[in-house]
Amino acid sequence: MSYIVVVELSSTVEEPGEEGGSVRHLRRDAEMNRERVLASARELFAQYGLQTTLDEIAHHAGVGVGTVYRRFSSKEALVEALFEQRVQAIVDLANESLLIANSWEGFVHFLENLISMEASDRGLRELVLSNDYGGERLQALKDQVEAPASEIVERAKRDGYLREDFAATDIVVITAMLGTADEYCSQLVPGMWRRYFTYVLDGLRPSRTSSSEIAYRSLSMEEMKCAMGSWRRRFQRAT
Amino acid sequence: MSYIVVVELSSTVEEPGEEGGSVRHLRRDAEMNRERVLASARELFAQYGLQTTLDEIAHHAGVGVGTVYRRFSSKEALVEALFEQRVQAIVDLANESLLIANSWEGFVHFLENLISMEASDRGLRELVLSNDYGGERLQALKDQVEAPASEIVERAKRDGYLREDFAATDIVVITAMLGTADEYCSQLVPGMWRRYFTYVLDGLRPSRTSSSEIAYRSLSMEEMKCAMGSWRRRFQRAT
DNA sequence: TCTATGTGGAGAACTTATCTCCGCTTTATA
DNA sequence: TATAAAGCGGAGATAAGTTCTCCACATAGA
Repeated sequence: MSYIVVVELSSTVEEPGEEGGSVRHLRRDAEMNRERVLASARELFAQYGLQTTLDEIAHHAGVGVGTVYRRFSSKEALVEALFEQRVQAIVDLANESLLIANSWEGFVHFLENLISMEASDRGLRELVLSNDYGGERLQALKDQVEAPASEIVERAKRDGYLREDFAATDIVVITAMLGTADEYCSQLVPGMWRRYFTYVLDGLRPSRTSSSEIAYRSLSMEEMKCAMGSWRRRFQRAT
Repeated sequence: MSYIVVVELSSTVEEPGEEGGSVRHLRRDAEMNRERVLASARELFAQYGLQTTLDEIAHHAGVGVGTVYRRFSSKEALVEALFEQRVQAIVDLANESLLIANSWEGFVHFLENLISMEASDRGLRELVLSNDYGGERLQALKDQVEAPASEIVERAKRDGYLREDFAATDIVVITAMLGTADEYCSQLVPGMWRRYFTYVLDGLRPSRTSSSEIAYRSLSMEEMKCAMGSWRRRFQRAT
């Protein structure tokens, strides 16, 4: 359901003037604040997306903005530090899916986990689907998904599990679509993307004799109106 | 493919002080400018969404901002004037779809045309999917879609054309999903939503023996990267 | 105790919206 | 053609929001 990535970022400071490799540990209270900032950023970026301000992140972490900027030279730097491991996890997922013997199961494994990651983390979704954020290092990582993803698709098509007209690039769009679906409903029913994932997946088979069992109930009209009310409304107050 | 709604908005000015019904025509040049503003707003809202500024609309229309504000008291008023007829068109579409004898064809007719409208008009999509814009009158109009839409779904389910687990509220989410898909690709290949609509629709049948023929080719990897590059990037310059 | 290290958060600097105001221009009419 | 009423453009007032800096004060740790 949810995924956990242990982020282990350097808590040491490079001494710029001295000869190579010399590092110095942060003071204990400083180190704790740094971790609080990272946890806060992780949580708020995941919930509200990358437009979350560093003021909000600082406040949510219980520290001042200055403390954030002392540890991360800019917002961009914080984003990069935070998401590198998450993007790497996507690369790993693609390669790992290729090892599953049954090609349909491999395809589903990849797609389901990819969407699960992106649905539970709005910041990650924005990072993956756009080129606005993320420097060269993240871009290079993103490019590493292409080859295994193509092979996952070709393999499943070759075996007759996946409809012939499907292309690897469709994965990106389907990911975006289900991200939207989840963003729309998740405040009321977390994980609603699985409902629509079932529909889409049933549409990707060459043929089928029945419907897959659907995950999650549908929203009522009242709930839907509530979802509309909060759709894309700017995030108000992080506790 | 594309749809046309003739917008016929009052080009007269109410004389506030005088006894009821007295109206006065705009000067010819003023009338022309007013229409230019409406056309410009229609075009830019459709292409870039409701966050388009009135400065941009004015510039694109070849008039000053002052001229826009002289005719429409606020941005909200312009949006309301512009979209009332479009929302009414959705209500009409729902009722008209119920008149189609075959309930599956009625369902597809409704969904396809609804998504077509919303895909070709980002502003309309934002208006329909959120409650941020649009006053009471538009809200009341939107509510009129609910009853016929529910009947469209129930009818198709009753006849065994549509899978049992589908609900009327799913229409809203599917609309949002395909809107996203189109937003993602439309700069490169307009109408790409039809490709993903085929996948989704094939997933909504209780069962099927083959795949529907797919509309539109997939994007190449290069095109997809280009799409990522422009995804959600702020609109730059309206010619 | 003492100092290098760290802190908070006001506010500088910048951006981006909406909407107003006023000197000048144009239309319509007598 | 002369005149007044209507209309025009767009600079800029106003407000909100965001990134990032700075410095008087606090604290860990030798």
